[in-house]
Amino acid sequence: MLELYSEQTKCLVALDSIIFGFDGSKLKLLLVKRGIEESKNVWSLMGGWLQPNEGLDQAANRILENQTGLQNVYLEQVNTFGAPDRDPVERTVSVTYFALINVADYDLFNTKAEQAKWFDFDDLPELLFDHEQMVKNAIQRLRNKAAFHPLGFELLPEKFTLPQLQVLYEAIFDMPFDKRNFSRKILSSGLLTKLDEKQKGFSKKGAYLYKLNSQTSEKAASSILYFVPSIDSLL
Amino acid sequence: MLELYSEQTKCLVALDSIIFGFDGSKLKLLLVKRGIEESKNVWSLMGGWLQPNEGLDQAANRILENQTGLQNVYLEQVNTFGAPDRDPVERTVSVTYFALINVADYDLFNTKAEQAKWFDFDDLPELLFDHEQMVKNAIQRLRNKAAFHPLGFELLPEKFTLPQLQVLYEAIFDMPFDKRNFSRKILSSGLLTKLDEKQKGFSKKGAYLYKLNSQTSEKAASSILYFVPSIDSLL
DNA sequence: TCAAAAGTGTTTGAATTACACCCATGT
DNA sequence: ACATGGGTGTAATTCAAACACTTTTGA
Repeated sequence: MLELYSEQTKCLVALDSIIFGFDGSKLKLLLVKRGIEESKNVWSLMGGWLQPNEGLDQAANRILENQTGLQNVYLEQVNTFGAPDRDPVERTVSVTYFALINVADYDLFNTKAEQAKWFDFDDLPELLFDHEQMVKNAIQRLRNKAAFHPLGFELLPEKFTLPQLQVLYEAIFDMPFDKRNFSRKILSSGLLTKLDEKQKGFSKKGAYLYKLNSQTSEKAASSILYFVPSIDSLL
Repeated sequence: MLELYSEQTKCLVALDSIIFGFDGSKLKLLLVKRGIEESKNVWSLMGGWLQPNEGLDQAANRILENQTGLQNVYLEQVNTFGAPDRDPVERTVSVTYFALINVADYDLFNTKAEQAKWFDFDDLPELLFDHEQMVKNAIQRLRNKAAFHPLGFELLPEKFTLPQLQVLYEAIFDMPFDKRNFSRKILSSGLLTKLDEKQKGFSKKGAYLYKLNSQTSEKAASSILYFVPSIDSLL
């Protein structure tokens, strides 16, 4: 009955990250072309292998930092794929993470990834292996999380305007919101501080800038927002 | 940059299931003692190793069926643990699943597990490795899922009464509900059919039996309930 | 007849939605 | 002066929460 450790087969363990970004108007996904895929017209998620002395979260962070140079990125485990033939080269179990980064923070020319590109989330190319399913699971998780936690701020600069935030939420949930109701709901959470400063250059009037109340973004992600656009969007 | 497959270290991949049950009044958790732990006063989740030609869901199902004899159990992947030293014997990555079974369906004397026991969910013994954290994640997932999907029915017999269902939901969310509001909300979902039959033996008056509308339990789990007891309980 | 659980409606407050006009400013 | 986007309030509705009495029947 007891299956001994020594007799068990072992697998490669990969980590793949679904990296969401926001460019001010649309939700984006960062994809790369790696060694094998370079020639083909197939893109893949940013990923790498689990190393002997690191945990999963740690590995996902390392891979992201190695390939983008970014530290302290919001990363959350989504789920794990392990169909026997998902990777034709060798049996691989892949743990996925979703990441949120501010597109402006990440200079693509700095990347150490072979080839990296931001794609519009609603216009993605063909993806490697089961990466499309990984993306589907991740967007669903992002929506669920964003409905109850102030996650979206990870995708914006430190100071942002309410219209920017609204556009972001509209991109995440792929639905329009009423700006009066939106601002009331967001402001009533008490999470934001209005600054004495207006955004310049975009609109003539200029919109007030806000910042997250003095809490690290990590804490923010575990505090409560409760912005539920509609139950259906959470599936 | 490209890390070749052949150079990568491999890990054992385990599957561990957090098996919830319901005995009519309390939420239960099924735990086992396996080889190594038998002597010690430590219990563990039901688990096993991933085999070469099976996927993760498939493996979790196989292990559950092997050890309990139950088929078609509701199983859902929760998340994956991989701290380097989580298993002192050998590096192991463990994918967790939560399972819902009707306690009455599972005869403990039939078990092929070395030693298996239902524990009250709110009075668990010391658990192996990181299994306590696995359980915490699973109960949170169960609550989230049960708030939006008619999951709880998996834990009840085919025919059940509203009071039974309410006790179950109270056990899952660990909070009391008002029976008038509860029955209105549940019935307004349209998921239940009232039968012309009353439960006998428990109460003097007898409560009407209900069943899930003709849909397999799998389909039921993906339909929508929207029973949100309170946002806080979803964290 | 009494005890124990089942069943059932109404009222109140809170939250969500829908909706339209004026403001500030750069050109 | 005008066009563009920013900002704000109210009324109507829906939903959730609180709350108590009557019914049935086995003992």
